[in-house]
Amino acid sequence: MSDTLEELIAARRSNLEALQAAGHDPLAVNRYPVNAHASDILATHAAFTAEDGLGEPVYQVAGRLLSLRYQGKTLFADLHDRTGRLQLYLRRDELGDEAFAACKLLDRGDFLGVTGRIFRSKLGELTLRVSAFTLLAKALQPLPDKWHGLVDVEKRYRRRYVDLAINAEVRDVFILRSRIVASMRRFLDDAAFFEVETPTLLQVAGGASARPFRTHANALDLQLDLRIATELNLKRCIVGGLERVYEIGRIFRNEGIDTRHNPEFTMLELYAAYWSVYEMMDFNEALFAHLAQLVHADRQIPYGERVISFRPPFARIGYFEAFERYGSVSREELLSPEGAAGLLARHGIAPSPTHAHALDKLFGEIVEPHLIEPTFVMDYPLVLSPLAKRKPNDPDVVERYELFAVGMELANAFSELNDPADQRQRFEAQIEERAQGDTEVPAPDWDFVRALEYGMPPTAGIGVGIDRLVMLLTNQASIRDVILFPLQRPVAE
RNA sequence: GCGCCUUUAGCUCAGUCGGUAGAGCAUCGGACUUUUAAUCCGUUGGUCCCGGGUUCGAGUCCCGGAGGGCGCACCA
Repeated sequence: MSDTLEELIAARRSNLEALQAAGHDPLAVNRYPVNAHASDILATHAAFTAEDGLGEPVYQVAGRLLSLRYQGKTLFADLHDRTGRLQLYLRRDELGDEAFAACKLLDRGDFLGVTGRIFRSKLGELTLRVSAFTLLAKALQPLPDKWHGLVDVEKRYRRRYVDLAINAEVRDVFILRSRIVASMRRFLDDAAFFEVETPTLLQVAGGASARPFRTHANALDLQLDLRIATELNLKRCIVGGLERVYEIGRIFRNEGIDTRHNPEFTMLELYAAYWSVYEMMDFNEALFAHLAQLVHADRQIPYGERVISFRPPFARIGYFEAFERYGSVSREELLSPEGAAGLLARHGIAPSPTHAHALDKLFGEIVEPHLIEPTFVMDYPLVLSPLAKRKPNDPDVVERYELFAVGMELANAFSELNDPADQRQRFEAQIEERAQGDTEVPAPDWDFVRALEYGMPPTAGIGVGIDRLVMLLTNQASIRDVILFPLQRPVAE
């Protein structure tokens, strides 16, 4: 911390003390009777002209001062609340000498409550003519450059409060995220789904392959994992007869961090009894179209250099059909481990340890780059889908799809395996894999097998990475730009 | 984990060939009763990310380390 910053803070602190001495002590203020917000005021008076003089009613607005333009015996300022910006105009002859002297002790960043009426300034801007003001909080720390704002990405993440306070686009992204998730909940509730909450702390983190975070419960002297999926508990709810359930919850995976991965992220998981994956696909399409409409009425979503159309119907293509179309690769080649390995070599990709891994690599290389518009890729190979049901007439293929857009996987859904014997065998196979040293394979959850033995109806399930969906809908390149407080390494102060 | 880039005033950024630190904004003082990146005059402000090395001399060159960004690998 440099001397100069301390000087800046000291100057603001001395302004605060002078304001307190003049009867403007923000610490003595417990409430402010806000009766309007900036954008609403501007909208209400859009047709207001200079000839209209001073408008009605008397407004009381509160927010943060982000610009102060003193001009002798007057002051223009910008007050920002959660809806936007409102210009203020303060005059000495109106406020009186004492109050006007006090407002000269205001600093950029201070929170202010103001009383006043609207007028149109000489330059045509709707402006609040302030008759009284109340200091609600003092900003002791100086705010970043008013023109360039806070640009340093590291500081934006570490001090997100500053980022939010002065970068309107950033605040808009998080407001939009909130509206998207709220709209998603309404959509699901309207479709007769129950929102449920399942444990975050588990003895066995299952339902996916990922390294969990470990923690400990003192009261039970018990080692616990943070969940890596909500899948198994949600299916227990289906066994219990809730029929349609979802959870929008935080998931924790102790893995890498990059522009598309954060150690904690939010996932929607949703299960519907009596649906197959094909009903789920229609529902998925309707949900995403609905959310896109919230962002852009025409469902045309700009992302980077492109514009993505979320108008239904979305493109649908078979898994093998996609390989055939984009790489002239045959189903037979893909389904044989040797054929897949040969394809890897032809594309200059390092050999894969397993057939499934090879197929994943090949898909990323050959097909994914072509999936720009929202596209359902259907009918996955069984080897890629250990928890999905087979197609009745095609034992190598399962009832599963993934939804892609701009090369990102947005959703993964399948008809759920509900055969307890099959589930038990797959857990036993996982025990083998663990014994061979694959630490990402979860320990078996035998109670889940018991739950299936009580009977689970045919059910479709889907997982949607909320952060990535929000990235796409809000046109953000990094997952950290849709997570308020992304994990950062500590830095010495 | 690997590679590339990056770190200079509160903020945004310059800094040439290695010669001892600069601008704009902000701060502080002054002028200004319709400004809006207000303007004008003046003023203050530095652990050049950290630690070594080379050199008469390092923000600059070399080595090591830290934070951050991007890409690859892994994953959703």
